[in-house]
This record gives sequence, C-alpha cells and structure tokens, in this order.
Amino acid sequence: MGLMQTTGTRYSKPILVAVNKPFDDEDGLQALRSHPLFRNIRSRDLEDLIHQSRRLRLGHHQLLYRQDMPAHHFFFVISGRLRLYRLDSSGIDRTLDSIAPGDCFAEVMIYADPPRYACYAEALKSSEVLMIPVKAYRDLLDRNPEYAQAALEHYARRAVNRFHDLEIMTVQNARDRLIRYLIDLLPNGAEEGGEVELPLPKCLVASRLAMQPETFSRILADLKANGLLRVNRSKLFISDPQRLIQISQ
Amino acid sequence: MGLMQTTGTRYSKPILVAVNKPFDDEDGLQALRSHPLFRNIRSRDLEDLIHQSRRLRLGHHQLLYRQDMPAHHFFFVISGRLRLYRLDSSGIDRTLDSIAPGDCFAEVMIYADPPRYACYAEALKSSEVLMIPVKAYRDLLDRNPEYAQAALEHYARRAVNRFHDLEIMTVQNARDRLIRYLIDLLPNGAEEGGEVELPLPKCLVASRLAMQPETFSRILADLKANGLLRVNRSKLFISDPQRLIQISQ
DNA sequence: ACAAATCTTTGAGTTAGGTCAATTACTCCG
DNA sequence: CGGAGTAATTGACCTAACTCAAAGATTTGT
Repeated sequence: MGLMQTTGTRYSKPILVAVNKPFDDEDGLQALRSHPLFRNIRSRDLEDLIHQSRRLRLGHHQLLYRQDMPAHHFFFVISGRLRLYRLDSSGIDRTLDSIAPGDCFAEVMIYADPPRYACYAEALKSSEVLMIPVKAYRDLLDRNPEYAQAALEHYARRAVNRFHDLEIMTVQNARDRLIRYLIDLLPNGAEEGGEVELPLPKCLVASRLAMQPETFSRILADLKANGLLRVNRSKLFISDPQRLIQISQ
Repeated sequence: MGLMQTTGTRYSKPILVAVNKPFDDEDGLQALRSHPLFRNIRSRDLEDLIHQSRRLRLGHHQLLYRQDMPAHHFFFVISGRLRLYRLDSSGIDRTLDSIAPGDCFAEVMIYADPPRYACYAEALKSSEVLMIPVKAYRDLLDRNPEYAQAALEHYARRAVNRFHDLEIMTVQNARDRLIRYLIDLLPNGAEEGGEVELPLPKCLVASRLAMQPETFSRILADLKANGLLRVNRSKLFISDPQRLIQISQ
C-alpha cells in the first residue's frame, strides 16, 4: 500500500513509498504494553487493538504523513527514529520534535474533528512503527470509559511538555537556548552530569532551536574550548551541568 | 484566605493577597456551561462542582500561583485577563500565554503526580476566576467516566495549540515571528483582514515572542510605515494578511 | 570498499536585533 | 484633574548571529 510519494534527497524532501504488513508477532509488543497509554488496557482488548493495526517499515528519510492530511491513524515507534516538522509557505523546514522507540505520536489528533495531522512526520533512519487506527482506539475508549484516564494523563503530560518546549524557545539568545536544551536531555536534568545523545542530526537540532547550523557548531566549539563539554559525534559529555547553567546568564 | 504574598510593582513582581468568596450566584456561569470541558456535564453534577469551587477576585498584577507550587486547583476565567509566565534562575520573566474570560487554565496538571503548577499565573488587570478543586473534578470523572471524553478532547486541543505555538517560535527572525503571531490572532486567520487586539501589553507580547520591546516597537513602526498595518493603542488593523505573509519570506 | 551525497566545521564579512539612554505617552490613583 | 509610575517609542551604538563560501568529516548506497 502506498501511503505517500515524493521525490528529492534531503531533509524535507521525502522519497519513498511505505509498505506495511500485518503486525502479527510479538516484536516490539513489550514496549507497547508498558507505554502509559496502553499499560492499563486489558490484554484481550490490547491484542484486539494490535490486530487492527499494521506494522510499517520506513526507510531513511521516508515520509510517514503530511501536514493537513486526514489523520486515520496514530503511531507507536517500535524501532528507529522519526522527526516531526512543518513546512512554511517559503518551503523552509522547521523541526519540532523527534520520536524515539517506545514513544507514541500523532495521538493528539484522536478526537479532533476533522482529524488532521498538524505536521509532517518522517523517518530519520530506517524505522518500524505500529500504525493504530484512530477509529479502533476511539471505539475501545467508548466501550471502556475506564481506559480514558490513562489517555487523559498522557495528553496532559504531552501538553505540559509542549509548554516546556515553548518556554525554552522564549530564551532570547542561541547559546542559552542550546544549553537549556542539552540540560533537558540529561537523564537527571541539572542534578548531575552525564552523556547525552543528540536525538537529531546537528543541523536539525539547530533548526529545532531556531538557529543556523553554523551557529550551533560554533556554540558547541566554544563550550568545548571552555571545558564545559566534550563532543564525540552526536554524543556530548556534560560533566557539570551547574556550570553550564551559571554561564547561561 | 491568603494564597500568595510578595512585594514589588512591575511585571513579575506580584503584590497582593487573594481573597475568595463562595461562588454562589449565576454570574459567569453561562460561559462556564458552554466551555468544552464542562458543556457535557449534567446540570446537577456541574452545580455540585461549582459549589465546591470558590470565586476569587484578583487585583491588577496580583499573583494567583507560583511555578512548582502544589496544584490543588485549576481555574476558569470569569472576567479580566491573566498571563502565564516563568521565571528563570537569573530572574528574567518570560511570558508564555495569556488567558481570556471563558478560558480554563492550569488544568493540564490534573492527573500529574505530584500535581504542580508549571509556571506563574498573575492577573493583568482586575479579574475574577473560578477556583475548581482538582480533587472534586477528578472524583467527578471517576464517578462518571463518560465525562472523560470531553476532557480528552480539551487536552488534545491544548497540546496541539502548544505545538503550534512552538512552531512559531522556531521562526528565526523577529519580524516574521511577529507577523505569524498577529495572523493567528485574526478571527479568520490569513483568510481575511480585520482588527486584532493584543492580548498582552506590548512589552509582554515582545517577551512572548522572544524579542526586546524596542524591537517589537520598531517592527510595528516599520509595518505601519509600509501600509501593512494600522495601529491604535493595543488594537491593530490588518487589511491584507496575505501581503503580510508575502513579505515574511 | 569506494564513490556520492550530505552533514559539519571554519573563516570572513554583513546585518538584524540587542543594549543603553533619553523622551514621550499612557494609566492608574488619589 | 494632576502627579507618579509604567509602558512605548526613538536614536545611537554594538555585538550576536546570519550569510556566503569552501574545506573536511561522516554516512549511505552500490
């Protein structure tokens, strides 16, 4: 089944056609069962939902859906990584989020009327997603209102996270935005140092943080030169987050 | 009952102490009944919820709650206007949202554990809010799972709106961010022109859009000089939104 | 393993927007 | 109505970040 087709070779220019197949084995199911949105659903109901879903393999840079397309499905990432982005009228591609295995996305549209995707979604590398029919999930909730609470919690958390993302973007200078972004990536926040893996290629982190790739690169070089950071490909080591916070003022 | 107390005279420096009184008349109730979060709730249940709530009068610049405070209530705006903001470690105040009469806010925390406010909330002018106990609302949902769907819709919409706000902030230049912000304020978006009232004083719109008040003022002056905008206090008249969009590229 | 493509870094020059300062215009009070 | 306190505007200056360009590194596909 072809879901989407376009030409091109770079970010924002998706390539291929999706091919799905039944999701009838257990791969990736464990992660799904432990997701906040599903962990309270009885096995029988969950299996039923899964059987109405399809597993989709996505190639590198492959588009999953387009902004404004009717949203008949939402997704759970089994493996790989995706990004959400929007295209403005001048064709500039602005990255808004990245999605890791174990995450759900596009689920915010479930009750919208008409349900439409709010952005583009594409695979950053070859990935596998579970494609859950919105209707099947809605029916499940209608038949079992007690499941709605988990969904409510999930949506509320999502809204708070978006609010937090928005806050970072009101920081006026590029270096401080980047520092805040990095600290949020640390497993324990500013509490303690650690290694951080950028969830996106550097040029897309730059886009996410409303700066040019050159600016991103220079800021990172500067932090490195000042001993605040060690960089290894897309892995950054932050030994003292507090020092980072101090200089960001 | 004192809810909060601080000293100072400007934005981010709240002043007074809240005094509440029972919400036992019908003022503002119509708007509440038609809010998406409440309109499906049976009269009896809604009245019960309202009787467990308190009406709160807030003075100009009065603080309603603080970031990180335990969130025992969420709020519905009866009259006036509020803003949500965060304070960073260096004391800089960053405005994230404004709330108009008929809106609900802080409701995103309902199922958080522990529930805490994600930001500060203060009145921009003298205002009246309904202060709804989180526990009462949760109990209502627990007893009547069929009410959860409206809540789900509301939260989903909220998450999508925050996502959209985030998108605007990834626009890299100040003028285009402002243009996008103004077009979103238009009743019919870019479809047709109209008058727009800024929901915040100009210096706070600037803060919301990650720019200095001086920059905001200069951009507005420039748009005005180019005949793209007419300015009257906090009211802006945009005759041709399409032209605005064209120049923002 | 190689070639092609894309991503990243660095340099040099330019500009948008921040900073500081001073004036003017509002708004809220008494 | 008048005065105090903010908010908004404008000018001059400066710096952070953008643009353009080119070299280097990494990744992907054959």
